[in-house]
Amino acid sequence: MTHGPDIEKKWQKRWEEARIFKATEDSKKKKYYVLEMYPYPSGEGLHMGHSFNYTIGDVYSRFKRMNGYNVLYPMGYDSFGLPAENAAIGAGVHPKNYTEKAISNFIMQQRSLGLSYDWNRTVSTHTPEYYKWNQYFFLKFMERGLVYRKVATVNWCPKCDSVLANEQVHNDCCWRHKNTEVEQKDLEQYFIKTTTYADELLDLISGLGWPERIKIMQENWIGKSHGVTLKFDVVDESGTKIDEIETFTTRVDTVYGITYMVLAAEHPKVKEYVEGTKLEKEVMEFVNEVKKKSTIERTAEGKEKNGMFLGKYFVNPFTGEKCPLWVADYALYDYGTGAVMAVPAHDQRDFEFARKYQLPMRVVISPDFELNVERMSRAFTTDGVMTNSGEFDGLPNIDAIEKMADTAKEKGWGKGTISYKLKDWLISRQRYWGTPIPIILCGECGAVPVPEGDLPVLLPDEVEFGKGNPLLTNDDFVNTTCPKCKGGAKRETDTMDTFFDSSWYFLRYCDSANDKEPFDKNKAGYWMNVDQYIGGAEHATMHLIYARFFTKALRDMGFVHVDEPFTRLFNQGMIHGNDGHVMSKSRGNVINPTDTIEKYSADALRFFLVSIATPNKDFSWSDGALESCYKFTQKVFNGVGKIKIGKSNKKVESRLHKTIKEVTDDIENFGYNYALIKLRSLFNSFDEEESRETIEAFLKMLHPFCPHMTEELWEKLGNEPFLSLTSWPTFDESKIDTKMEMIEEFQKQVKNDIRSIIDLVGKKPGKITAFVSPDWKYMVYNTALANRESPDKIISAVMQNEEVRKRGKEGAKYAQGLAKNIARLEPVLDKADEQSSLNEYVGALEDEFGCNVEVIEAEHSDAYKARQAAPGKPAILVE
RNA sequence: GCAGGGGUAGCCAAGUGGUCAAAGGCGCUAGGUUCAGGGCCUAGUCGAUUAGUUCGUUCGAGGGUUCGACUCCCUUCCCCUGCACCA
Repeated sequence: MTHGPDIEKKWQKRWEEARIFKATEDSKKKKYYVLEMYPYPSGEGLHMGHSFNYTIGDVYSRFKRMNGYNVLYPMGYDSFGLPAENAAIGAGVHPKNYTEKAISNFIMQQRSLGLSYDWNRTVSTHTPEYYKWNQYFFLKFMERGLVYRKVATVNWCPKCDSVLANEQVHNDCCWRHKNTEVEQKDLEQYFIKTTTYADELLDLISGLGWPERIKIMQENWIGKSHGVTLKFDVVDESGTKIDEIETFTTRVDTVYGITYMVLAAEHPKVKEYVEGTKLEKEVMEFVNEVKKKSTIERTAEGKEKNGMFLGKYFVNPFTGEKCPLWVADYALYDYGTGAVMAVPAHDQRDFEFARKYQLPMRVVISPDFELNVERMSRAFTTDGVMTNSGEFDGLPNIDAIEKMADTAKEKGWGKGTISYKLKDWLISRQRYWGTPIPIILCGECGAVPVPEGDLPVLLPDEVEFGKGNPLLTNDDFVNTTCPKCKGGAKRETDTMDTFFDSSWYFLRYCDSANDKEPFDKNKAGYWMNVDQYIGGAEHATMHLIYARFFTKALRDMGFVHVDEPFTRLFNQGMIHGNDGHVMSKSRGNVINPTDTIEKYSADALRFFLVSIATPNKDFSWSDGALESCYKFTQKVFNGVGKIKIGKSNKKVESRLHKTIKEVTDDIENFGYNYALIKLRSLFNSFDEEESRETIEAFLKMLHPFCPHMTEELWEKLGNEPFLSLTSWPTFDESKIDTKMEMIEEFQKQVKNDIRSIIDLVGKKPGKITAFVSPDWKYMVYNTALANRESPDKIISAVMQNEEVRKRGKEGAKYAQGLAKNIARLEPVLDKADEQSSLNEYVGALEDEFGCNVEVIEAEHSDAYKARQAAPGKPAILVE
């Protein structure tokens, strides 16, 4: 009999019919929320990475459930997004059909993996029932002042007459029109003020039970830096003050080295300063040129830096010096103030720029060698001593930072500032397949929020694809009346970034059928936080930052009471193909999970996925290893029925309890591979007869990994379903018999020794004699063990003993040998145990080697061989 | 460039100061199996040596700390991932 998809389907059906994984709030039970990152349901179907992800989560959920937790383990679909829209353009399928077909395909495939989801809580973000609440939250954020509208640049393809996502831009050209250059176009768009929570987002990272590297990535992403904002007077050629400008710097210590300043191309002052001057045309051309370039092109490190003089100057308040003002492509408008005080001697970028345009340099921080401005080949960016810096000369620059910041404050030249790399979240997408932004654009009243009662703003089905933004092609959608003045108005046709959807889906799972509110606060109160979140590292920054932001914003609005959404995060590794490369369609090394399930079984696939390596590490697909997992599952499936139910011997019982103890820990810590090694070994140690308790405990432990076959076997043993609902076995420390294990190990060792001697001799044995070590050697051995820490004392300690002294050289020699290898000494059985376990084993040895076997105490033998006997290592004579 | 992770026997992969010549799997070798054809069981699988022993050499490379390192420190090479001119 083989275990395969038929049996698996049977159990999937029965689980479903009995609704055994339905989660219900129950204040009397401890809850546990296990969540996997929900998938984008692509037409390609489930890939191996998904299967891996869900297997990890399902094992954990089943484990927690069996351990008495009230487990919430839901699944849903991130079903808005670009691929569906591309399919509409390419294959002429409506995104809705494409998506819904893909979802049902996903569900089918996920069911075949045997995942224990509560399917009643499923969400699909493209349904009005879901996205209505996106719109609702958008309005709530607006009320709180967390939304603003601002002009921002987008990628624009003139042929498509449409906005492109970054990944649709290939070599600065449109992905569909390879010869059409992408333009940069300015549009009014919506931003969410994620930066409001920048500090909290940063501060709470330390308390998260997340992988260290993800935490570090988040810290870097938020990129908090302390610095000083300095104010400079802007002057014209003649030195007359015409304006003021601010810059942010983390290196005030270098202000005496400022020789010029650069503004970002987007900085509004650029235009202001050149307007009406002879530089205007040239500078504005340059600015437009810069803006036209894609962000990637502009920001790639190592790119040559370009800039132009603006015809204006500024005065350095520290030195009173007048320096030129430039515009440059390497200045970023959205970091700091969009203006950079340039210190070419001490900043690599400024250095390159200054060399190119022959701008002056001044060394103001000195290393312990002489720096020659003329000969410097790169900026000096490490620490040193202040020089050429007036009153600050001689200070270590580290100390000067604080002093100079204080001076700037006192004199009113600047103030301490904190700057972040984290930017506000641009959520507008000029796309069809997303949540319509609930705004009405009125000529009179401007951007007016749709009244809450009018939600949802439904995404219309009737649109045309391939002609710009599809939403613009539906007049009924676009034309509306202004909620304020009741005059004619147009709907916002931008839709939301799909990260908006995924920022709170875990809350919706808590109460997914609610049509009155996004979720019931009490239900969310019961289930939140997500105790264990599981997914790939690719979402380290975006998704996980947005979801954290959402949680904090919703907390402040009273929707939830938790600060953080995900208490613990587990990152699975990536699966590589047979060829060692990451499994991907373009590599052509993809293995399809559904095929594998059909050929082997879901249980075998699950077993394989989590047994090959620790699940947080990358691993390579291996047909051989999969085969071996399959064989083991079959062996269990067929083997359990053959075991006679009766009594387990003490040995197996001891192993069982030890295994329960260890496997419980292993699963808790995601050491699934260890757990499976131990379960394999436990099963292999089973005899022809075992107790019901032993077999059932084994099945229970295997169950999270191979849920179907264990259910089947459970039933075959005469139990009522469901194994899934039984409780996890507990271990009894008193039944773990380490001596028994030592005996087992000892017997095995003796057998091996006999075998290798026979091999060496190369003849059939006529008689085998085992000599048990004499008493005095045990004594010496234990003395040596007791003196592990000070091996040099062993000999003298041993020689105190009369018995040993009597042996003379032989005793000392033995002790010396032990002292030399002190590190390798292990505790051994005492003589009586050794002897009795050997006697017990004689029968088995005689069977194995087909000859008479005798056990003798070395003391009682004159055989030369007997002198070799040592504790744990009886001398063996083969005749 | 910065940040993080990694380099372990033929392969995949455990192992973070002694119990390690290094779990487990695959592959390979030998033996067994009324076993017909990528089945099952047992054993072996760094080298040398040997009646079960012992010795030598191994965990990218080179140094160091330590009585003792795959494990800690430094240098160096290679691979992967993320960020990418953040002032």
